[in-house]
Amino acid sequence: MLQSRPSPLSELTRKLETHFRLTDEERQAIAALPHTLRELGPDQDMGREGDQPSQCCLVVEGYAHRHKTCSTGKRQIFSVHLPGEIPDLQSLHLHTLDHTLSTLSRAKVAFIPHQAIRNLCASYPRLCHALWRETLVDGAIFREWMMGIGRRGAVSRVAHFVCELVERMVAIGRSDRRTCAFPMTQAELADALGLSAVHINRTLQELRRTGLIRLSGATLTVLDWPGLMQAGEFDPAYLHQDKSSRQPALA
Amino acid sequence: MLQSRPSPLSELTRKLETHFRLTDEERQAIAALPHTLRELGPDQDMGREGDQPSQCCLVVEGYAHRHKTCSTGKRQIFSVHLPGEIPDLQSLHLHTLDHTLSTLSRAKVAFIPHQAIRNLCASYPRLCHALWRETLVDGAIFREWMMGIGRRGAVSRVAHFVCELVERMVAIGRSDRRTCAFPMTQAELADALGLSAVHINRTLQELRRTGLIRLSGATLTVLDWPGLMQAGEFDPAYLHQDKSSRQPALA
DNA sequence: CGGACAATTGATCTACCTCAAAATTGGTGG
DNA sequence: CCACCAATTTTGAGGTAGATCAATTGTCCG
Repeated sequence: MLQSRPSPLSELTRKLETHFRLTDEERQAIAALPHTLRELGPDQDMGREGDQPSQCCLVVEGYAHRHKTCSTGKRQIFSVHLPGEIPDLQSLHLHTLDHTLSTLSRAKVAFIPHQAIRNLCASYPRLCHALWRETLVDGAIFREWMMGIGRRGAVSRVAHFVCELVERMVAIGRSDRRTCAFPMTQAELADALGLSAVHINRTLQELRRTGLIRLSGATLTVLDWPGLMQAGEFDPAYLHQDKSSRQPALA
Repeated sequence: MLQSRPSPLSELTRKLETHFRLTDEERQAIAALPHTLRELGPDQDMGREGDQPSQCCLVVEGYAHRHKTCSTGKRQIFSVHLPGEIPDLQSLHLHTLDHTLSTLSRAKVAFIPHQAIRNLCASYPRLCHALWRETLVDGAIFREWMMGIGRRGAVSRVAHFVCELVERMVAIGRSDRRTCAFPMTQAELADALGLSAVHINRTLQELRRTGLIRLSGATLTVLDWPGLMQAGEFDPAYLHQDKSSRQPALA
């Protein structure tokens, strides 16, 4: 789509920069991280449950997701990851993967050795804390999903998910809160929200019927942001995007 | 119950020590952390959604939980915390609380200033990583709960919860995997597992009827550990207790 | 232009919810 | 030690959101 970005790692720089301004030295240290860039097709595994990886994956372009299938064959998707995120940063300290990490769509991914990240942390405490922080936001999103799956009805759950996706896309400059790429199928959405694919389909129809969104192919259009936020009981506080970078919602 | 432990902070030492052996210096640094000890009654808030705390809470004795109530009045409990844990460690980097932290039972809690922990991290990188790691295990538990709430039936969900509780109690030396304190009411269990209190009650009866557990008052007895694990599809890998400290299950 | 995958529809079923009342428990003060 | 209160647990009887199964239609891509 776009190849205007100088280095794959600049996605990471940009991400960390949303919380505080990096020094030139820090920026250079990130740019100097050794890495291997790979292009992956849709639904390719980057790490499987039980693996003991020695590197982390930075999503550079496209989307990733983490998930697990239980013995009854049902699958739960735990998270969706956008460019600039490192979905398996936890593997730096938890040596065995307790779930699987895969692409969602086609994606460009940079593999960075654990040791390089450890060195970075040792030399640049602020970067260490910034990475730690990223994993904490991850946790906050888990909690919010738990709330949705456990306590919200289907319409609210889907609306909330859409709000979160849009908000996060806006934060990385890939949405204007009006249109945004929608990287998953209805079956995947079902696995993320703890619903059946059939019910997701009917719920999406409901959201369209009430004029909140449009969804054609892989493109989502938000027709009524305030209405969507309300339907999803969405309060972006849990995303902890508390710096400049973000433009407030029009609502 | 027992006051044999020298300092409230020794609970933290012991917790961190389950992953690697601390040096004397590290142990002393932890013991020297400034803190305020407080005794709290059941269901007391230690931090509320929207707060910007300047200290962390170490659970010394008793139990805590994190939760949030959505606009429809339904409540979701995100986690339960045992002695030695710091439920709001994330507040070190996420400055606004996105949920509420409360006691479950009566509890003894040590409040430790953020700054003291930051200093500790700066001086002792290994401790910094150990704390980071704790927050990552937290995240792993969130994922597992998500899986339960989203994809498992009621019996499996409750059984899984019980397995996790027992396993974590064993890890801190408060259960022999046969008997253990059960710190929550059925209504709280319901809020943790995304079910109604009535359904929790019937599900517990089912677990008793099938001879897996006994539950009288606040004491849980596991009658059939392998059976319980199977009912809950429980695999403790996600708890990442990968050091000596633990005795393997008899099963 | 065909083939595979994704979305949609219809019909039936069930796991779990809600409401409401009764029974039990545990803690407290007399 | 007992009686009492409040909080839990338990029971019963419907009701419903969402699951499941099985086609059918639509869409994208090679």
